[in-house]
Amino acid sequence: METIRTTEIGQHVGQRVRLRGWVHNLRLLGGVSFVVLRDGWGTAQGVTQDETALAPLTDAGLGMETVIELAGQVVAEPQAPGGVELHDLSIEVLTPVADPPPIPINKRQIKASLPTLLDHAVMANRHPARRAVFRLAAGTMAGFRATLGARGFTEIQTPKIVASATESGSNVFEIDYFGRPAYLAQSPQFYKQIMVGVFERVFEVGPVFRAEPHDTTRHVNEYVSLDVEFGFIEDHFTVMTTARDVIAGIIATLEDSYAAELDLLNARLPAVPAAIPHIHFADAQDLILQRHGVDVRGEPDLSPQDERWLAAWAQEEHGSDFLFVTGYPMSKRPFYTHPDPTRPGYSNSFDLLFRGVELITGGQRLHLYANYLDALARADYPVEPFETYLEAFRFGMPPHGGFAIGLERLLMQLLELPNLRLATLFPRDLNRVAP
RNA sequence: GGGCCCGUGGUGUAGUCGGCUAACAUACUGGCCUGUCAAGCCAGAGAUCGCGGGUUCGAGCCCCGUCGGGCCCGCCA
Repeated sequence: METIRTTEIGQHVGQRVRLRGWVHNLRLLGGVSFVVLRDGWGTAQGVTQDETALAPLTDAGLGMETVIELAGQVVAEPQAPGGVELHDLSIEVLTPVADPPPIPINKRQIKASLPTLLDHAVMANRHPARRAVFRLAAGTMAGFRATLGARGFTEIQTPKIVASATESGSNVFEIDYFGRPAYLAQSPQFYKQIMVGVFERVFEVGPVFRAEPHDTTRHVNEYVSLDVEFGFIEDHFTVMTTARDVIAGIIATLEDSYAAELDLLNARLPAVPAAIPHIHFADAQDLILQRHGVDVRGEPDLSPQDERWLAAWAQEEHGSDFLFVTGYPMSKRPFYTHPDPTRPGYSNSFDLLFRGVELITGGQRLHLYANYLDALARADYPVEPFETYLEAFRFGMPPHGGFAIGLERLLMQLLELPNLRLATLFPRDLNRVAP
């Protein structure tokens, strides 16, 4: 007898097969009984009019989430969900479960507050709708890798334990590294730039750690960063073109291979324009004054409200869920940011807004050693902690740039979730380090 | 770090100008039920209303404190 997945059952009509999984639901109607089995991919239904077939469950007082092997004859039956079901059942209990789960996971929707859901994420993540979110996370990473791989990018893994709190200093987690201080990497930025000197084009999928005490629906303290960096660019617009293609590649991957999950979650996939509209930071501020009468000119950054306004404008003016904002002021960007050679004070950097939330930050980096020395001096940083980083520039780096996508941000916006934590398997935030 | 708000059975809620034996849904237990698919119907068990103190004849409800949590802003992906 062949052991199959629930999602394959339609291909086995007429055969006797075995499924393995969890008791997702049990409906005893008197003369007829249904057992819904959930495996790692989906659910399938077994039917019996012989109550002794369910005896291994019912006699032992077992309930939901009991792990079983369910064998039966695959029958096409219009009344069955999906049109196919198992008859002539035999059940073997692999792992008995008698206690009810802390939150029901066999209802269409989970009825639990966010804290309860996160407290029981171990169980909540078994729910088909929750699980679909994380299957889409896998699809996003797969699409990211496929798109970049096809363009000659090499995947790298850079260290997450680093020696110096380099980029901005305050927002890193310090750890005890055999008696010396070390830090959890807040970004693979320096290493991915260094690796441009090795592979020319690199990308990384990995965790980053931010010790910021922010407490919002769109921040956590550990998240997955989809990082890209590559050489021989013209300027940040070259980087933006690649960023656009990567987003389009991810969306296409989801559309092609994750239809069931998208459907289950009622996802509204965005159209990715051939060229995503872009607006300069200074023009964006003018636009906000013009459209909303709020003068944010002189502010060094856009507020969340500003970003929502700009997103609304991009939607009206260009019919786009995406908008690049370019040329952020140098003062708000890290020291390695390449300045705009034609516009002092502004940078060759960009953010990508997706449905009103920052999804990507990127830009052109400095590539000349001398410029790095100047930039560090201007930022009042000592050179010593940066010496390994600077070695790359002393010995020749091409004009280069890159960007980073927040994986959970992408999912949150894609699925229109009200909280980033709902796109995170086991979120780490200001007051949660478990489960 | 600043501001606003919320803690009631396992879970989600109602009850909050003080007067209940704390209500409803779901989950759970038992019974009925031959096509369920958020199964249905009947019955049952399950909460000293986050914790501590105070006001009062009387506190889930008012006051103070404390703990836990949520949202917005700052900051960022």
